[in-house]
Amino acid sequence: MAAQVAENLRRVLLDASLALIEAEGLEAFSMREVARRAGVSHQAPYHYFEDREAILAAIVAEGFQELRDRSLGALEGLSEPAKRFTAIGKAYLDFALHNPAHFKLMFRSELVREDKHRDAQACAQGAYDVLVNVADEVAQVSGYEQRTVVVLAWSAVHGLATLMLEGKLTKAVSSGPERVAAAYEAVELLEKLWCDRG
Amino acid sequence: MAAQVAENLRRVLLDASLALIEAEGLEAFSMREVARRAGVSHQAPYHYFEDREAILAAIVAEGFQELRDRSLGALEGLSEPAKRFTAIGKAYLDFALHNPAHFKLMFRSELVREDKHRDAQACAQGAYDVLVNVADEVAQVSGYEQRTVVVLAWSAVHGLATLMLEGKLTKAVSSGPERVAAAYEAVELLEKLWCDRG
DNA sequence: GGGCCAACTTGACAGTGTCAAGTGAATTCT
DNA sequence: AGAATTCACTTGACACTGTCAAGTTGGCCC
Repeated sequence: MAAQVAENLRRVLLDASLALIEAEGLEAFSMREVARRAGVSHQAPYHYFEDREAILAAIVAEGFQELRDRSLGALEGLSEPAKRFTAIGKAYLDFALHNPAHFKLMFRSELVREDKHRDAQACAQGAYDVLVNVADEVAQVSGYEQRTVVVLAWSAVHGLATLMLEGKLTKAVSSGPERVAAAYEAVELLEKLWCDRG
Repeated sequence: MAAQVAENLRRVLLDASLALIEAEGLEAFSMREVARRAGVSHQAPYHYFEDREAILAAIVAEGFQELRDRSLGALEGLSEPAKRFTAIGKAYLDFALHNPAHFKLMFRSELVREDKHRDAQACAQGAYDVLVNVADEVAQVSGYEQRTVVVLAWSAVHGLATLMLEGKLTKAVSSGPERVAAAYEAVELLEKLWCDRG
């Protein structure tokens, strides 16, 4: 019972943190504000997380887990490498565009140093593995090196996501709700580029 | 004379800021630390910059200016669209890899809101224009839409830069000093992908 | 019933950004 | 020449932050 309550506050803190950064931005995140929102004293979070970085690391870990799950979900039932390639690309962009603050946090390595937070590192690796597998399939059919596909496909999709989230593409890509469609279009072009060579 | 001294402190503050974030990371930046390093009181910087965001905006503006200058410099003497394409790609990666903190700051739109800092916005636009021009040339020879080249080429190079800076590609791309060569290699592959279609 | 431990709370400290109010020298006005 | 103003700062305060240290309270075991 006590353990359940314990787990409860941990969960409440994580949920409050995510809600906070997604609503007010990452800069608005503070230990004390999270505690306030959870209705506990300013030191209560330290019972579950060693410090500020640790709670952020936990959020990052959950983010990569969810990204992995969604990627795997998007792959379900698809067997053709090209289709699978676009599927994870779209899943990646979907996640980024619908959880901007969470996504950004996952790539702020000064805030969460992965060598100090192995769980976050492991979750990131889990999501990475999905990409590597699909890139391998693509490499088979396209003749590109697997490493090349991983690096450049990830770079393109990640770059597109970040630039859109930072508002740097408002001139070239439609903003508003239809930006997801625009992003999808870009991924489909990447599929052509990488999957049917020659 | 007084005006010159005035300009001096402004310059000193900007230089101290840049040195600080490049040496200790963006998180280490604080108004008071900058003042300390410049040898002035903690409020002196407010004489030249309205607030924290304003000094960061000035740094961002200088960053985009330098990026534009380096891009134009890299283009000098090159006339073939494909060569020009790789040249600005390499210039972009060069800048990012050699000025990581500066580069990251330039794409942290929560820290520097461009609608509040038109000078930063204008400098960003200046760098963007260089890309747009080269993308236009590439579009002519490749048959892709100009908008497509802008978006996907920028995304790929920007994504590669950010992922490398965040240490997310250590498994797939060599780290250490030779990572610049690895990044160059990637850009050359992008040239093939975008410039000689079919 | 005493000790123990988990799950907190209360209090303090140095650091931060920034508002408000000086200060002293140079410049301008009369 | 002397007064007023302005410039380029300084000093002091405030609320906020992360985190160390020291309580407090309830339930459990022996």
